[in-house]
Amino acid sequence: MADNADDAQTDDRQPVRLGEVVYQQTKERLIRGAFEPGRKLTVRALADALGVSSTPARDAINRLTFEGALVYAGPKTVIVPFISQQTLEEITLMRLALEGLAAERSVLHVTQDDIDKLTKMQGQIDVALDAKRYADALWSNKEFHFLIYRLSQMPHLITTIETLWLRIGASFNDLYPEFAEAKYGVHNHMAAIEGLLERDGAAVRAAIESDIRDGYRRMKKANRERSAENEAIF
Amino acid sequence: MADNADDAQTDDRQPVRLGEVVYQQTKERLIRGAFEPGRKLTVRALADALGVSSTPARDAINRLTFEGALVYAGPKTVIVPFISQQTLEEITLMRLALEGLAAERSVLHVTQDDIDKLTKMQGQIDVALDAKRYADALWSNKEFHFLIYRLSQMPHLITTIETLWLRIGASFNDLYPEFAEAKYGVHNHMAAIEGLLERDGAAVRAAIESDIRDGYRRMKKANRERSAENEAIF
DNA sequence: AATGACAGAATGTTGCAACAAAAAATCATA
DNA sequence: TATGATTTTTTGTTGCAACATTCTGTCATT
Repeated sequence: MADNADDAQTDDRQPVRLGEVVYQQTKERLIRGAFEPGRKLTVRALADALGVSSTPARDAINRLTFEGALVYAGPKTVIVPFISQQTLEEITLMRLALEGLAAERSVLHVTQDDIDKLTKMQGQIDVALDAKRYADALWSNKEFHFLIYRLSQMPHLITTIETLWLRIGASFNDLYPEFAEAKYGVHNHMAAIEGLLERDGAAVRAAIESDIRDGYRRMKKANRERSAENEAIF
Repeated sequence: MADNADDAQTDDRQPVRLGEVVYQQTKERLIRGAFEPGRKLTVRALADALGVSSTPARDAINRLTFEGALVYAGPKTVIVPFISQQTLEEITLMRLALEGLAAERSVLHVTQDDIDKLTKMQGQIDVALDAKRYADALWSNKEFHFLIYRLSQMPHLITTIETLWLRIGASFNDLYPEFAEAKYGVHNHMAAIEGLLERDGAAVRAAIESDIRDGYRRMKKANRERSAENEAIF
């Protein structure tokens, strides 16, 4: 992704490229869990659905495949990936390294205004959880994390983290009722905010790492149960 | 990138896609420093150069742009990026986190055969350095690093690291005479091999981190001198 | 010499048809 | 019913032309 906004050489003006629109929309639906794992995507279907020709649709699918958000199940078949236990563990280790780095660096540029925004965002998470609007809670949870990561002012890091979320996003959302219950993550988020208040990078990193580990345990558990179901069927 | 080779759901058979060929060839030339920073790449020129139509050439340029190996300098202009001091620092921090992780995990699957290969590879680096074949030395250096990283058996991690190398690769090679001198990295590499022998993940990580930091210092220095030259001219 | 306007050339994107290959559906056979 | 072969449909890729936009070189003006 062209994310060198810090370099004078880059120029992010975009006239509106159709392929970009298709990509963004499909990516959004993927993150929100609109496509279940195993779902097959074809360029003509995507093109018809969004009223464009095959070229932009093909561009979008190709890009999502490069990024690992979609996966080849055959020479002419791309599907939303199932996340294996091994892949989940790998992505989690990468998240710990990268999101930990972003968290630690976030204290270098944080302002009171940012902390207010985070506090407000956490309030939205709480409200969504109480109302059992789990999809909203998950979305706000993502916003909360990336609000912190963006404070690091490291654009390459942030886009890399985004692709990691994208790779597990579909499976994550596919199982979200299991995650959002029991005020998942609230304690870690409060600890992160406190760390930011005190400009304590190590504390923010620890809070984010703890949050990632908690999520990993829940997802691992849900994934196992899901696998067990499938084994029972087949 | 489709790198879930561990998952049964994926299928990496490729009939031979022209766009993939153009991508691989251009990527290789980029890493080897065939295109200096600032060099402009166009769809038609690339298509003509490789004797294909515009579609595969466009696919390749788009993909390299998504990955950050090329960069938009205007709505219709993609160039090989100049690496700013800020970007170099950011990529280095990411490399420390990710390559450190791969290095630490490499001890989990390393065999004596792997260590023999690494020792041999280091011999090739030494020979190339003595003969002042700096481009070869740099290439073998890359092979050495990724031999270790692949031992981690974490495909997502490896492709992400490759993307980072690709982002700074062109600038790195543009300056390589400054790097290869003085047996750069030899000591760190020997330390890494020793760590692998003893299955000491922390030691391998430390050696790799040290290697990355050394390279960072040299590149930072060269980059500054290069910038000073440019300032003197303009 | 520096700057701005302008015209011609070049560029990326999009849509689309053709093609070979793969996937899905159908049918035959056991 | 299950299995394998065969036909039919669907699919991704490629090449290419058209179009609007952007870039580049030139020239006039100061």
